[in-house]
Amino acid sequence: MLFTKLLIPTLKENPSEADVVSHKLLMRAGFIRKLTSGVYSYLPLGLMTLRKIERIVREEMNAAGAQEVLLPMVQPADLWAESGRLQKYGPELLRFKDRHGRESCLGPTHEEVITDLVRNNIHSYRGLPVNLYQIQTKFRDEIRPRFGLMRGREFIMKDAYSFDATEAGADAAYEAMNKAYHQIFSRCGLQFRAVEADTGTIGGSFSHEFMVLADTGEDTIVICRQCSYAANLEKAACSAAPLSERREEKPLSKIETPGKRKVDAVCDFLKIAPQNLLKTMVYIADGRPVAVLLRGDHEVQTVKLKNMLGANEVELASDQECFDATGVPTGYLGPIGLKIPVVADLTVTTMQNFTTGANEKNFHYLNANLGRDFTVEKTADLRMITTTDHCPLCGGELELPRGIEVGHIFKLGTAYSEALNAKFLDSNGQEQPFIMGCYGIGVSRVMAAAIEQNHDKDGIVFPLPIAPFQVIILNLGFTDDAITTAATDLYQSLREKGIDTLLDDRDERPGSKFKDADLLGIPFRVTIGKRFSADGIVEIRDRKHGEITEVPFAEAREMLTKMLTEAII
RNA sequence: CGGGAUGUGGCUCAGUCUGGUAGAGCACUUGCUUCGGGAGUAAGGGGUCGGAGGUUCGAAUCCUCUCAUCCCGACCA
Repeated sequence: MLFTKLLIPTLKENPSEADVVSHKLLMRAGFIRKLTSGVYSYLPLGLMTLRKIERIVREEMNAAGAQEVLLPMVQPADLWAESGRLQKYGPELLRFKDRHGRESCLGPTHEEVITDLVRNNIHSYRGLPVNLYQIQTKFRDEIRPRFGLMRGREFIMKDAYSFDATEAGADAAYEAMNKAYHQIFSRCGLQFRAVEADTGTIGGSFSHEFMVLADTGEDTIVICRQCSYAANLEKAACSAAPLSERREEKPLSKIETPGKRKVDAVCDFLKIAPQNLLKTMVYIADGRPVAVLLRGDHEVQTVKLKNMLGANEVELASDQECFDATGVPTGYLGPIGLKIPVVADLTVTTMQNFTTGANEKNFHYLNANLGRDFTVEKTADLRMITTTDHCPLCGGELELPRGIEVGHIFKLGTAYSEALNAKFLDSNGQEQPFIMGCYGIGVSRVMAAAIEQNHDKDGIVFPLPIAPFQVIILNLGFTDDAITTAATDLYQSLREKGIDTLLDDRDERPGSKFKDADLLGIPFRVTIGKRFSADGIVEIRDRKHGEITEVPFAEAREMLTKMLTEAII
């Protein structure tokens, strides 16, 4: 394509609204423009990269035996009521009424629609297994969209759904997707890890997230330095170091701790380590208060708590809610004599003679002990893992790098098929619910994640497979017909070879062309200018390494073809 | 939803505290010079300062309300 024929509105300065590097560069390089919060237009270059990612996704999905469909974005609320998610999904589901007053919503995901489609059209095990996917715009009314394409409200997603007759078949479908995802993200040129994940609102029994490693990622993941263990924070299992020896339980005593509310303040005041303090956090779980006990230096992992309680919504109580529930000001709460349900993190069972709030303003207890002084309803792993923890598989050291979630695969089981009464007849003529799996890729997010991972001070450094163009030719001799002719000839011959080439034919000074070429991140840049006039030489520069290869004009095409082939392998 | 910040030509910002009728740089148009890492020069076009109301002789500037955007938190297939 010709630069002058494309809408590529590059910016010299970072837009004030952008904070993360992918957002800044996508705006500056003219890939996207914002319409409103969390909603973006894709300009020609942005769309080209998107299409390249989609193409890789399609090829791998098709190779894995999935079939492409396209499902509606506007969905009847009734269908969501059937699965129970009309209530459960919350305000993220954008709801509206049509002119007849029918309740509708914009699809944030498509389990309901696909299950409805399959239940109406597949009635026998003979029609199984089947895996259907689509690439489509999704809408989720996020509480807080941010970081450009990283967390938009409207975004492009590939979602696939598998339907199987047997558990073994469902496992195979999951494994096929797991493989396809590894292929897809590798082909996109990304550094990523698949991590064990919590199943969240979608429900189901087993899941992995595909995380692109980048410091600016919104999520923290847990990776073992020794073995292959990888999980996200919600899932990462914390073990409680067993008691080395049981010490003698000392008598409980109460001590005045005037104005000492925070863990640090109490510890300083009493000259104890936070490991010897038990802290009590009050949460509101589906409207009811619950006290959560933790060691002083630990933090609650809300998702673990939610799962333990089997609650839909769990939120830290405000100071007021806390006082209303317990009659004690926050800072002096403790389990002894507390009137609300109490649950504890596993580590608490290994603590002895610890300090804790006395449920009385300005007082704490010393030498409290679980069992003797109070009991709890349940104990479970409820805390956030840290780098001082050890790998639950091999005991090795852990790392907690940041990541961007670009894909997620779930084994759903029969949660949706049962809710929506989607059944088939098995070979014995028995009715069975479909066993399902669902598999998502944030296509537009992949573009942002790729940039987070591949950029430098001059701009984007695209991995070749997803760059909008493979080669950019700079015509630096705008007034020189020989140069212009050479640039145009090379451009034509590369295009004939099927190489995606952009010819910078603008009447701009060289400096601007160099800057823009760097900003756009096109992997190979061919400069035709002075050196061509003097010696018939053109320069090929590798965007990533900055290496310059000088070749005679006549050999440029062959050299580029060779470099592109090598770069792909 | 809680906390913080910002809205002034297309973009980045100054001017607001201390009211006096709108500026700079970039971008854009035209001419001349220039042409290998975001040129120089001259002449131009474009904004009633997010919106509404109020105070005042006079409001970008002060007051009230409102809308939008961004950041932190909670949240998140």
